[in-house]
Amino acid sequence: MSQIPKFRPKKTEHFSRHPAPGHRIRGRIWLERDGELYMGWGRAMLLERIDKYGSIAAAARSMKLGYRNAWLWVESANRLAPSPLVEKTPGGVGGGYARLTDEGRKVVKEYKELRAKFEDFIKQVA
Amino acid sequence: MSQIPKFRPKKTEHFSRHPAPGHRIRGRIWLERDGELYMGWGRAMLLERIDKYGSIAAAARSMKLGYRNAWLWVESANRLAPSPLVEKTPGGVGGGYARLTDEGRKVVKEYKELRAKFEDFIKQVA
DNA sequence: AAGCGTTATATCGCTTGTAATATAACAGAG
DNA sequence: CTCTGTTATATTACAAGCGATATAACGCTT
Repeated sequence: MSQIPKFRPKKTEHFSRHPAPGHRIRGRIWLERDGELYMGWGRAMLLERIDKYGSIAAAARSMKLGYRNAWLWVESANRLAPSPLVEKTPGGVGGGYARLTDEGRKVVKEYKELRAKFEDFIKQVA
Repeated sequence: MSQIPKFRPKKTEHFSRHPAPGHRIRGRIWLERDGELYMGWGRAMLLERIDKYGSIAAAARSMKLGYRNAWLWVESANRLAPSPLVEKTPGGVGGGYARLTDEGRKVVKEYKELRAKFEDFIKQVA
């Protein structure tokens, strides 16, 4: 029936101590405040892009996220944070803008470092 | 008004630790096969209880899980596994029974070990 | 054959999250 | 005062997941 050869993960030549487990370890990690989601992968991405593009709308478009959700995420993160992560200004030149604050940059950096450690952990236990 | 206790959305289990700055690190970890959930916290619990009680129905009741979901989880895990994790038998004495196989025990053990390592990781990084 | 409590299966409805849509508010520039 | 594109907000609709419910199939015991 099938002419397409099935994909076969390359095995280490000399020692494959265990028979292939056949499953993959996956996980998520995030920060909470007051029991609510504070910073995760999506929010970190969004904040980075707000920093890059200077607006919530442009950032949302660039990652194919609806503006509504983007705005809600920013609201939520700002509300939970000790000081706002994003400063928003409606109206004016270009219709308005949004800026990532120093606190915002700090939290994003912290999350990305945590995430990197987590990825290392996954690789290590795999 | 109603004496019926208000419905409480099931809290996704996870664990956390207190870092310095007022936020918690939280995370989840699970196993996938063919891109589908294979073994996570809920399924591991369920399989342990199937082992303990000898039936899917009793196991589900003991953890306040609907029988429907319990049965679906077992089906899914069995389908993904190289060999069944749970053997089910309808009818007969007591209406029927279910048994955790050696493969099932092995996967549950593996997941719980992974989970323990993950908990250590969270503690260490917090 | 009847009874039992399980496994097995279908269906309905609620809740939740989110996508989609629409509209108002805004303030600076021309 | 209008134009612009953003921020801000409400509303509707749809899809996934799960609870609740109902019923059939099963096979051993009596």
